[in-house]
Amino acid sequence: MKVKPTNSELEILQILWRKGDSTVREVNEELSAEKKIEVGYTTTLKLMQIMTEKGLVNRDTSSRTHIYSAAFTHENTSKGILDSMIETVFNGSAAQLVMQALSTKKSSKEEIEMIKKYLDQLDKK
Amino acid sequence: MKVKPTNSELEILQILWRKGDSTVREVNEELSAEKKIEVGYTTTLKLMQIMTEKGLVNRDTSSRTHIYSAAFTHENTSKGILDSMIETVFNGSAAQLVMQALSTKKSSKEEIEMIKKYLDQLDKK
DNA sequence: ATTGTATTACGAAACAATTCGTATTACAAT
DNA sequence: ATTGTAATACGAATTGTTTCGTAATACAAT
Repeated sequence: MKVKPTNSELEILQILWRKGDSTVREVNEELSAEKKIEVGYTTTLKLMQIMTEKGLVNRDTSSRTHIYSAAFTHENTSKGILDSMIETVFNGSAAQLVMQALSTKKSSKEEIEMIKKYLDQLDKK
Repeated sequence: MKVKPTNSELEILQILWRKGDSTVREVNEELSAEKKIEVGYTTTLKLMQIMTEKGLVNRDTSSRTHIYSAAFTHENTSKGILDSMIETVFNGSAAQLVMQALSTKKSSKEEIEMIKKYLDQLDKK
């Protein structure tokens, strides 16, 4: 089962992950707030309906106002995206991607320490 | 100047990076070999023409058979893609992406050491 | 029951990405 | 010069994504 949301779909998933299960209206308002431009309600609705078809979200239709939830965890989804990126862009080398990522964005000392700890842990296995 | 190749475009760029400047035929053959299904010559040609318009590749038209070259380095391009991914998927935290990437793909001891060294270096600044 | 409001459903338009068939052109071999 | 071959150019069909207008529906308030 491959999970490969489009960009717009990802934006909606982000909201569901952060805010938890939500109605279309809630998602739409959050989306508009983030983008700082009003998004049509039916636009968001349609997207979420499509996502339902694709199995990216689940919905509870028991009451009039449907409640949507992400079908996959953030971890799960980002893993999938990362995987394909490592494959297609970095020729299968996660290390390559990691170093590139580190050079790209300045990370704080704390973050770097965290990563080191993580590596030590990884080493022991 | 933002560089954001589509998936198919990225496949072609990979080939140009790996093989160096190439003709459409060369790229097309490599592409077909990689995908293990024959890709139409004109399909590849069209893509590369579009990429020329977009400025993703440069072409030398001085001889009959045009020679194409990547307009941006691998590093440059992957940086752009990574950046947007960190932003949209990992909420701006490179560290988050890094750890996820490391958990996703098993990296060799050598790779882990390499990353550690890199981090140490980074620390000193 | 009627009306108003908020919701979902449907469909289509606009746009971008992908693929490929056909036409045109350039060159080489004769 | 004519012909064959391999290249580029062009345009169109197909598919996927994004957006939104309109219709249908459900519920609440009266």
